[in-house]
Amino acid sequence: MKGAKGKGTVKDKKEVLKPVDDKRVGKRKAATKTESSSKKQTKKGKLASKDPNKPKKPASAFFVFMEEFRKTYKLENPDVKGVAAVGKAGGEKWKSLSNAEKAPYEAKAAKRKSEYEKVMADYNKKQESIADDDEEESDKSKSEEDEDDDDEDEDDD
DNA sequence: GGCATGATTGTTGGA
DNA sequence: TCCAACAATCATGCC
Repeated sequence: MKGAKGKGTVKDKKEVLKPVDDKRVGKRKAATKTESSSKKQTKKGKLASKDPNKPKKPASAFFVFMEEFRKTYKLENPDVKGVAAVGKAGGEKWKSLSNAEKAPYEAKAAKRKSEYEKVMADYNKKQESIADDDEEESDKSKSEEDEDDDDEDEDDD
């Protein structure tokens, strides 16, 4: 459906510009391309509805860098539209950065990671509690779940 | 109007 | 240990 539009154009360009730099990237790319539909569906459709409370993956150092890079890139290139161009430029820039320059982004990523681990631990706890309660008392678990939800909201904040 | 897609790298989780 | 999936972003295009 949507794939028929920019996919062909951009994809063509991308293949010409960058066939496959990394082995993993190429695989990821291929997987994303071929399973993009199911992946997206899983992501937005099933997964989202399945575990809406599941903590999202923490942003890697590269993504932290991209957050800032996008702003800068948009300011310097207001005519450039689309995330693909920004992603490409960001990737190249990221590679050109030295370890020292990447350090602050990695530090931020590490922070997010630790937070993610906490949230995940809590999330796993709740999952076990819910499963356990469900086996014993479904009615009782209901009220407990409600309380847990409240806690989650607070944690999220 | 709404949703999928495009690119990028890194990280995580599962098999 | 390896691989696949997913994380953010948003203009664009199709149905």
